[in-house]
Amino acid sequence: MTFVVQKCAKNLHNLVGPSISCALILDFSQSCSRAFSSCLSSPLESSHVIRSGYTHHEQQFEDSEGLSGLDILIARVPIGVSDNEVLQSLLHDQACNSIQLSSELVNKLLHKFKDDWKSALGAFRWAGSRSSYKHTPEAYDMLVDILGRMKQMDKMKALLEEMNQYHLVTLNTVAKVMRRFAGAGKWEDAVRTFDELGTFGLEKNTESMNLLLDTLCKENKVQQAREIFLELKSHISPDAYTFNIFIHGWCKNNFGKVYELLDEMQAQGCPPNVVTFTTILCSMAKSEEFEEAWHLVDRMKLAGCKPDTLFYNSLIYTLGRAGYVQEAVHIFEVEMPRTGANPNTSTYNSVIGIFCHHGQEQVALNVLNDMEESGPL
DNA sequence: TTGGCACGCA
Repeated sequence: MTFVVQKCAKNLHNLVGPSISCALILDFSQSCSRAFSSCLSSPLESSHVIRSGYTHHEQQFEDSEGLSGLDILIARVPIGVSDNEVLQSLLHDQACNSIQLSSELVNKLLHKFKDDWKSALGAFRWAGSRSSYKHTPEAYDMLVDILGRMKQMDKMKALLEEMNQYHLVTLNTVAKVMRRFAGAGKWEDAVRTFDELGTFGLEKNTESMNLLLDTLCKENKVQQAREIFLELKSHISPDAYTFNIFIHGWCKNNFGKVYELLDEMQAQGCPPNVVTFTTILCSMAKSEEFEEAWHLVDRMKLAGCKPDTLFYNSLIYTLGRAGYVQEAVHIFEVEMPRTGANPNTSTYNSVIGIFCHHGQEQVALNVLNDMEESGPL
C-alpha cells in the first residue's frame, strides 16, 4: 500500500504541482488506507502506517494489551549495552516480568530490534527464560536473520545449532543462513551449510539445491554456482527454476552466457518459459540494449510462450525507455486485454510514468482516474 | 525454491 501511495504521490506531484497534489495525495492515500485496512496486521506494514501519520489504523488493528506490553518492553531495554546486560536488566524488571507474553508480542519485539542484534538477542533470551513461554520456530528464524544481517556469524551459527537440538531447523532457516553467509562474503560457508543439510534432518534435493544456487548467483558468484551445479547434477536433477536462476545470474554480467544457456535449456528438455524471457527482457531494458530486446520478444513469440502480466510490465517499461510511447500504450490498451493479462499496480505506474516523462500530464491523470475506478486495488 | 516494486538516505 505504501508503495502505491508514494508512487502516486510522486506522479501527482509531477502532474499538478506541490500544493494541489498534497490534498489529492492525502485523499487518495486515505482511500488506500481504508481499502487495505484489513491487511494491516503485520508489524512492518503497521509501522509504515504510523510513519504516514495514520495512527488510528494502527490502534484499530493492534491488540491493545499487546501494544502496551510491547511499549513497556521496548522502553525497558537499555541502550548501548551487551545482549547479556539486556537480559539481566529485563530479568530484574518487575514491570516486564508481569507482562503476558505471546508469540505475536515477541515477533513485534524482534521486528522492532531488527537493526540492533544485542537488544534482539537479550530480549529473546529473556522471553525464552520465562517459565510459561516457549519460543516459536518463527521467532528463532527471525533472530537468525537479525544476527546474520548484523554479521554476527558465530552467534548465528550457535543459534542454528541450538535450533537443531530442538529440531526446529527448516529449509526456511537454512535459506536465511545461506543468504546471510553469502551476503557477508562467506559463500564457502553457504556451500558448507548446504553440505550439512543432512545433519538438520533436511534433504539435498532440487529445491534445496536451487536455494543454494540462487543465493550464490544473487551474490554475483555465478561461476562458483555453475561449478557446484556441475558437481551436483549427477545426483540432483535441475528444473526450470534451476536454469532461470542461472539466467538471472548471467543477465547481470554476461549476455553471451545467457544465449548459451537458452540453447542448453532447449537441449536439456527444459525450454525457456515466460519467467526466462521476462528476466532477460528486464535486464536488456536496464542496459538499453533495445535491438536485442525486440529480437528476444520475437523469439518468445516464435517459441509460443504465453506472455503474462509481469512480462507485459517489463515490455511496457522497455518500450517507454526506448521512446516508443504509442507502442507501449498499445500493449496496455489492446494486447493485455486481448490476452487476458490483468494490469497490476506496476503496470499502471509504468504507463503513468511514460506519459509524465513525455509531458502528457492530462493523459497520465486520466490513467490515474482509471486506476482509482477500476484499477488493481 | 525462478521474473518484483518505490522511496529516501548515506
